[in-house]
Amino acid sequence: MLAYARDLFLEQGPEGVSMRAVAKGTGVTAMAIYRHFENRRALLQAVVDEGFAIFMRYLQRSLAEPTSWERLWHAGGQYLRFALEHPRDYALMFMEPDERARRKGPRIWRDAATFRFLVDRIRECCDCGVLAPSDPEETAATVWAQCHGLVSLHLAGKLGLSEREFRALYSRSLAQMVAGLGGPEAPPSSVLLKSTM
Amino acid sequence: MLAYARDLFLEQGPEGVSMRAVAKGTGVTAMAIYRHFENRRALLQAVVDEGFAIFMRYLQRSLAEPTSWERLWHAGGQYLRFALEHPRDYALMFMEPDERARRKGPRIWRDAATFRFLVDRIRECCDCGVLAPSDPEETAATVWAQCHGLVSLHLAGKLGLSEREFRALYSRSLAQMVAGLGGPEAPPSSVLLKSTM
DNA sequence: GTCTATAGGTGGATAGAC
DNA sequence: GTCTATCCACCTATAGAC
Repeated sequence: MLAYARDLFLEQGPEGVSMRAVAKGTGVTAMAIYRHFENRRALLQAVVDEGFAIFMRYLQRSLAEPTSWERLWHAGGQYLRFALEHPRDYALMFMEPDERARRKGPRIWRDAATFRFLVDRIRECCDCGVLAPSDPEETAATVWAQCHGLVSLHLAGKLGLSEREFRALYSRSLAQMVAGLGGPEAPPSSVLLKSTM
Repeated sequence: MLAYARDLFLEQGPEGVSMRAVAKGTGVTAMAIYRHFENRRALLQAVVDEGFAIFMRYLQRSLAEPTSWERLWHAGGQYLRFALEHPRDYALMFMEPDERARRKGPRIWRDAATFRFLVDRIRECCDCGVLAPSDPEETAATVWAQCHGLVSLHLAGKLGLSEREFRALYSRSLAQMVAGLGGPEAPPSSVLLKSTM
């Protein structure tokens, strides 16, 4: 059921995931689904949870990089890559106002594994002097906002750029931002301009 | 009709704007609405158009500022102000994937009056040396993305911050960004830290 | 311009039998 | 666990009277 719900979601977006459609695709009636998921929202939540698992795997590949700075930069690239390769997941995960935040309190996002990952990358950059000392959580929020702002405007079609143009903007824009965060040991421009995005 | 549709929207969001609800509230039948709006989408588009008009008025107040730099900074503050005072409008205007972009081509957003306003503010800052020379459209996109990223994550409850905390983050974050864009004549920190946000 | 009447379609959800 | 039957709310559309 969940697998088919995800197929539907990837093809048609959240609206495509209706109880009736999932029922038809899995050969049962719509009511049968309610034995496994409390309601449609719970079903969609299960779909989005898989998205987060995939996202986390993207981020973790950055740990293979040799320096703290390259790990941070690579993570930025992986963020973009996930968004472009899983735009439907991205939209549902980050662009939808979620009610969970209101039910489970304001900490769920800052406690999320994916956000902690970014905080850790920032922190280790501050520790070794490649970024100026700062509150890692605040800096992480700033960096996340920049990535998310670019990506979400692009995915919503509001920048009017081709994927190629957008990748260039994303790369330059992020480089500009971290330049503003730079510490005594500014990140090497060779890495910044490496077009791995 | 449009006025009541807007009331409904502001109270309950886009889902609250149903033909039946608007009909009941205006004392007519649902069918009557189709005389004035082709369908529900057109009605919602009219609602969102009013949002853009309001937004433009917010931005234009920045023109009263004396210097190009202060006009840009003030516009950033007005962006935040609009978002916090009209969160429903903001969400529908900027956080929703819109189909108009796909129908009307990739230029509609870059040609929009509100985006041109930002480009003009950037351009005059570059002209008088308070920002480093750059492609004003690209820099505008970068700045917009930062503002939008922060605002949309906050409105979606993903930062877990109170409004007070968020205003502080927004202000610092934006100051940091423009510091990275700084030209020979860097913006005075006194203006940057002025907590008009 | 608006009404009534009527239709066909989508969707979520409940109750109760098996 | 799954079924049928049933109800609800919604959007869209047509036709014709006032």
